[in-house]
Amino acid sequence: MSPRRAKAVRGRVGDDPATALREHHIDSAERLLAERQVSTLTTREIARAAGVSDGVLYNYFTDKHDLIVAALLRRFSGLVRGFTDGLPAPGTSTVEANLVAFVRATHRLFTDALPMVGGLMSEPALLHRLMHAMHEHPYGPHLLRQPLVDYLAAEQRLGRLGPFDPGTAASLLIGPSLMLGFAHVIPNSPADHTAEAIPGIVRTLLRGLAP
Amino acid sequence: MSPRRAKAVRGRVGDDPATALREHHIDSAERLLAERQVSTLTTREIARAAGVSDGVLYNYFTDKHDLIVAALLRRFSGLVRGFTDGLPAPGTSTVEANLVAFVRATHRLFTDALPMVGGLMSEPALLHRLMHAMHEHPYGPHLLRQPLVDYLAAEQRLGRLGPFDPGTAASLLIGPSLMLGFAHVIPNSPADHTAEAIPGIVRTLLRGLAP
Amino acid sequence: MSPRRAKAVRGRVGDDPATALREHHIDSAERLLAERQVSTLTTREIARAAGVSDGVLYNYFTDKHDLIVAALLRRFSGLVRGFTDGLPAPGTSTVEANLVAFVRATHRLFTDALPMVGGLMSEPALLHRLMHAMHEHPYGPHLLRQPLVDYLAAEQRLGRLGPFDPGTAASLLIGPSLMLGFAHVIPNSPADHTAEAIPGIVRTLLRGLAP
Amino acid sequence: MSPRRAKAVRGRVGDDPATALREHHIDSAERLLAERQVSTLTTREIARAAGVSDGVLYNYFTDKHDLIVAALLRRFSGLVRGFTDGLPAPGTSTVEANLVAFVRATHRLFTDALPMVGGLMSEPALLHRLMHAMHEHPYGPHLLRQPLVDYLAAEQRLGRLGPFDPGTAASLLIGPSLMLGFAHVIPNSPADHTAEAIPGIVRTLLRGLAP
DNA sequence: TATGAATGAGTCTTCATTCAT
DNA sequence: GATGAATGAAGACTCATTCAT
Repeated sequence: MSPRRAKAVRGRVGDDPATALREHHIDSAERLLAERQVSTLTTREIARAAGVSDGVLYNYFTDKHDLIVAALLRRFSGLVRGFTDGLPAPGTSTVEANLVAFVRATHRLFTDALPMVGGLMSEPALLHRLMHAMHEHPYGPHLLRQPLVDYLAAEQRLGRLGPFDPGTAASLLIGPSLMLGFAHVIPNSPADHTAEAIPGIVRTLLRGLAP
Repeated sequence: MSPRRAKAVRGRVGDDPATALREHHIDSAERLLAERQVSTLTTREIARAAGVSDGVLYNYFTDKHDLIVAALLRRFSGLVRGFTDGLPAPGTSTVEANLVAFVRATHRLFTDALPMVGGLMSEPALLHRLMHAMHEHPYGPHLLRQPLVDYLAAEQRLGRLGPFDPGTAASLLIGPSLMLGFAHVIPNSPADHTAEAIPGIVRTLLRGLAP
Repeated sequence: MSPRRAKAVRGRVGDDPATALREHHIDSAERLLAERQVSTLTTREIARAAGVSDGVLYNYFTDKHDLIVAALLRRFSGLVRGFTDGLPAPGTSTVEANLVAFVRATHRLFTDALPMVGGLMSEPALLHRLMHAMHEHPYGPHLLRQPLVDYLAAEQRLGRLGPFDPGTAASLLIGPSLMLGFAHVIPNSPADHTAEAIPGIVRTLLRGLAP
Repeated sequence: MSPRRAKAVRGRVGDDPATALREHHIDSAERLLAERQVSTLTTREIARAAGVSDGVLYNYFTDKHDLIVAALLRRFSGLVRGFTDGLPAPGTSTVEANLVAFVRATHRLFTDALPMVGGLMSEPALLHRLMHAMHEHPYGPHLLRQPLVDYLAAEQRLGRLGPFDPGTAASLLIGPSLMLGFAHVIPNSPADHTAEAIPGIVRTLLRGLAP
């Protein structure tokens, strides 16, 4: 007689039940994270959202932070996947249009991720554990930067861009995205523009500031 | 006739004691804010840091947020003053060196301010009161952006820069500063460079990416 | 499968545990209310009386007032039931004896309820919530007055009482009960008589003061 | 060089300063009591209202309750004086009109005093000390009852009232006043009438309920 | 004597975590 | 394994009272 399966995942098949419940918990927490600040989530809410009772959490995670870190990693991974998917390929369309697409995608990513990251800053212990976990996973922030660097280098090889350092140019494209993303989180932030400013930013960068 | 002097400000002169105590509290809180996240500060810690007992805070501030807002304003004011002081004037030196100076100053400001601002994201009520207070003080975020916009426009008039939109160019200079500033708060952030990258960024922006 | 039984209600049967716990809390609070002023009860005392630790209250009630209101309602309901049960019927015995019974019952009710009601005066917020809750329950104060008014009208129809206004006469019978009840709460109150004065009061009212 | 007089009573003459300040404190507290619940007064508020600083209270009163008791006594005394002043004399006007005047005065007194008394119920310690103090002063509640008893007896001697017991009749007149007074404090109280009911009450009592 | 800053016990409330069933 | 009741350590805030000046 195997022990009764957790109510919330009864019916799933193919996984061993322990793993299934762990995943189910992470799913629920991730869903909550999409709309709520990390620091406002209580273990009780997470349990309710997962459809299980208060204590189960501690059967699959050492503590609350353990679960939150897992959920954050999953959410980051989802956001990065969404980011990577629509990126343009070198040689297609025009460079300007492609860079606008890159910056838009970056901006969208930041807009989605900043609330989470912001919430993390007030929880140093959690942040530390998250960073530790990130090192053991392929979720580094280079996932965000590398595609742009690669794209820029490819276009250079195609002769569609000049001989600058791709990493430096990436900073010039990512930085404003971050700044614009901030405007969604901090009212009155230094960015008085919104995403509409992106095409102008790209064009200005392409031409340069020199006379 | 006088009550006993506040232990913590004994020795101060020139202020009336009530003001001195208020200031002393703000000082202590500001000092804590330089190294700690807003949301991790407890009234007890603030009291300990000020060298007084738990309840005193409420003799000078209506509540915890009132004190925190005062401390944040003071800290912002100090940071902005430090930022504004060293900015170069149009027509002096070279444009490139001046822009590097601008970006460095911005980067320093972000590095110092981000920990504070980050913590605020998880405290909407506090953030709201801070913004309200900022409107009554001359601490808007344009203090950061406007000097750069003005500088760029002035150099354009001097013929030392091309005919771009100054606001857009400001975003291209401030954005990377913000991104680099993030690297100090979030380890493994998308900025794998540090402040050393600034000269390259400025040079690349001046020349543009186009072939 | 079940969680551990609540220590305080172990042995009870028939209820689901959550309800049992809620009831147990209300019971304890009601018991405290019989001997203590509302406003002198602390959450800690209530918890101690219920045999649980400080925070449990908030698992079953949204806040302290929520529990107090529930306890007050239960106590009122008990008192009113005790009041209504022994009231005499029109046409039985003598009118004088019946009115004495009415006044005695009213006096007893006031004696029991006044300590509670008195304490409520200093807690407007609690009082407001109580009144709100009372509207959803059948515990209005007319429960006290209406039976007397009905009785008087019935005796008038039977010709055993004269042609006065029943509501006015009810005031003349309830008022002294209230006053006597006060004597139990406020020592040295304007009532230097006790319940023994009731028969005289009724007789005097029946005959009237006129020569 | 005599010590400097308290700011708030400087200019008063004729009293020794200590007594003057004590009286001044009591005055201020009494004024606050006219509009506020006892339990909501803080020593700080009382000091502010008296125009002196927080600590002085303890130079003239052993503690907060000592001051409050003094203020309550003074307020009671004022209310009773106002009550006694306008009472009608036996033999004047009609008995009915005079009794209505008595009941109105009583009702007014209760309406003014009940908020205070209500507030006291939640402070048993204070109430106890007040009662103790009342015994040493001529402020007993008989001040309220005795004039009515005397009036009734005098009218009996004049043949304008029948041969009832004056004390009992007093209860029948005071009781409804108290009940009506309650209606001002407890919403939905058993009194659905207001002061307008008084003439009817007096008339009904004069005639009696018997057929 | 007057001042008012300082004290600290006490209040309500929240919530991660444990553990008997 | 699952349950959810119990725990108790915080946290923000209040306020009567003390006491150095």
